[in-house]
Amino acid sequence: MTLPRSFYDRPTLQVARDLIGKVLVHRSRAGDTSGVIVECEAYIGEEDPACHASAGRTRRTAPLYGPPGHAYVYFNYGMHYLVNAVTEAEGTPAAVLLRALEPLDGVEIMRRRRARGTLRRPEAFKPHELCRGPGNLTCALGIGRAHNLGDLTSGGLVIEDRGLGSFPLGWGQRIGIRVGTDRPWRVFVPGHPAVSGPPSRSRRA
DNA sequence: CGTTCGATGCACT
DNA sequence: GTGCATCGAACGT
Repeated sequence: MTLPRSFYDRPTLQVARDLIGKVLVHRSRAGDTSGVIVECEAYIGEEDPACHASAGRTRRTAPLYGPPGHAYVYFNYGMHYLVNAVTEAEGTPAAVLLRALEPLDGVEIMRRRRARGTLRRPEAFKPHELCRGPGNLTCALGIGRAHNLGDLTSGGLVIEDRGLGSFPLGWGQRIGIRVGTDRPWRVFVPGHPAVSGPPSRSRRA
């Protein structure tokens, strides 16, 4: 079932925690792609220096101030789209950045998208690297500008509860930011091969 | 193993 | 003009 708007209309850290194990689905012309969310990060309010809303309400950050359950998609470093789920009541700027998925449906489509424009062949991608990292997962699912402000509770890009059960949770510092690094607002499935960041110590045999 | 660094577009001041 | 919520190739150890 698709997550209802009330799921997102809650404290952002709770939403981030509960998004682990849910499924991001994109139904596109090329076919359906989906994956289990195994890593995400909370960005909360104008007082969070890493949150885009710290710059106040601008054309870029307007989606953060909008109603919960919508997508905030933006373009970064000149080459990557990043997708967030907007949380909390309208007027309260906050969101959860989706950082990694375990691929479920459409793995071959993901391979083709990831390989496009590279020298690497599609079949060279291992499943767990297809959606590891926020820029990689949007590439694999074909998420772009057009999805900004889209409704995650209905339409082509949605988040579903497929009853996959509970996952072990780890919390830590957010990755790739230069300010607000003290807040432990990153949630992930410890040791999962699709999780981004430095390889876990426990990976050694 | 580890770290560094270039590519690349755009919103914002 | 500046600075990114990144990625992966290219180094050094």
